[in-house]
Amino acid sequence: MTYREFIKTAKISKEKLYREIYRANRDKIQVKKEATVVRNLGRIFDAALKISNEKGFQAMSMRDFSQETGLSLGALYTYFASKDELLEMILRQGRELVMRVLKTHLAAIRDPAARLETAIRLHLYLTEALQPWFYFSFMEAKSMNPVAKEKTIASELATDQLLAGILEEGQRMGVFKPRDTTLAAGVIKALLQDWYVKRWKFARRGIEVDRYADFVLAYVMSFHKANDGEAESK
Amino acid sequence: MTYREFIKTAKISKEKLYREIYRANRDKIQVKKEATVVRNLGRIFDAALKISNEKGFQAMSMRDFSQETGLSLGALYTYFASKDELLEMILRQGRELVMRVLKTHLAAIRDPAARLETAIRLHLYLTEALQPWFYFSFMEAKSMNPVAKEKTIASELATDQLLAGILEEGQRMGVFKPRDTTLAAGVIKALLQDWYVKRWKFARRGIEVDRYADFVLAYVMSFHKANDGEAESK
DNA sequence: GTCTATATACGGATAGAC
DNA sequence: GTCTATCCGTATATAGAC
Repeated sequence: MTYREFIKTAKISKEKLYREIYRANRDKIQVKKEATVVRNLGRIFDAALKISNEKGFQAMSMRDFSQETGLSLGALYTYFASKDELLEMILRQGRELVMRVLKTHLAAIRDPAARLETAIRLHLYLTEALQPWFYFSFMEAKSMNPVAKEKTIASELATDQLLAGILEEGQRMGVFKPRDTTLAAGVIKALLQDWYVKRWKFARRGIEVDRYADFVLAYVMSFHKANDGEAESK
Repeated sequence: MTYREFIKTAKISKEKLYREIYRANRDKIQVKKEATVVRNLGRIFDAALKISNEKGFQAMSMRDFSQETGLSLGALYTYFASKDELLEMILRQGRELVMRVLKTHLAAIRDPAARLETAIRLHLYLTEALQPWFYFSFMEAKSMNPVAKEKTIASELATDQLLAGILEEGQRMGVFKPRDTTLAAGVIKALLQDWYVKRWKFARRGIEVDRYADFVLAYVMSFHKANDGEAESK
């Protein structure tokens, strides 16, 4: 799988996404014309992620936000009841999309090495496609209310456990060497996170997501794969 | 080297540190009795890092801050002219300490494998000792003014280059396998950062810094070391 | 649906008493 | 040196016109 192929198959259509959000939040959104909601939700999410990723969600004033979206303060408050509710809408939207894509793509694969490769590529491609959201979720975790924070932490630990599970299975089957799976899963997670947290660094150096994915895979496999081919860890 | 040994030799004494800060900022600090300044700077730095690491520097109100330090608003403003100046004092203090320790310890070592090991251990031990500062510097980068941000980015890139330099030297000497040094340095950096960014995760799992250091070293060496001992990558 | 105008609270920072 | 009281700007959120 390459990034291009991923994008084609995953079909992360923004419009479909906003339509779903609208339907899930009919009660909270006062505006009733679906076409209007979909258009404005797009502006709202884009602006919130843009400004927040520059200076932080809570440093983003509603006046900044109003200007960036092109909507007045009054109009904005017909889409959410408070800044905190906006935060939760953004977080939930991303979380659910990520869960869905990960589950769909991993379900069919049984071979541990292939599962590990798919999990790593998938995560990198997903964060590439949704970089602003992942960065946002990562950076804003500490200013979240307890419930939102809990969910973000749970999602972090779930990724670790998914990876650790694949490693354990591989060790049982003898395709991976015996290694501490908890620490090893943490290492992989750190490398995956680096891709969206340090995007500016990779961009500056002209490194594309496929090249990074190949490198991380070689690195990880050289540590785990039972010796049937040093040649592969290029 | 272990963490205990590092702590003994590095002698990062808080009191000495605050005394230095006072001397470097005589012009900005209105209070003149050195003993008073040293005591209060201690409270100020501890409180600022504590609150900021819980909810962010700019979410920390001066009233929160006053309560945590036990000093009144008026008193606080005799130690710095503005919240932004406080931010810069904190950043500078840490930066200079880190630079000094890194240079001192690495200067004498020539062998690339030993240099790599020392750089990795040193960085981990340093971030362990100064975890609140590193976390602060990492998380607040985006809300810094342009000058402070520039310095933080430069320091990030300097670490990458230090590591890349060691890897290149090792490859020239034939002790490391040929690998992309820029990407590999980035990987190591990501693993070092994970230690202080995700402290809560490691603490929850009862993983100590020495164990993490051993693991990272094994991981990194298994990728780089020319084949004279698969046995070492335990 | 969207706007402008405004209520109300809280932010950083300073003046001046002790 | 440190305090309390206060200035003044800006924050979120809402009311009510169009």
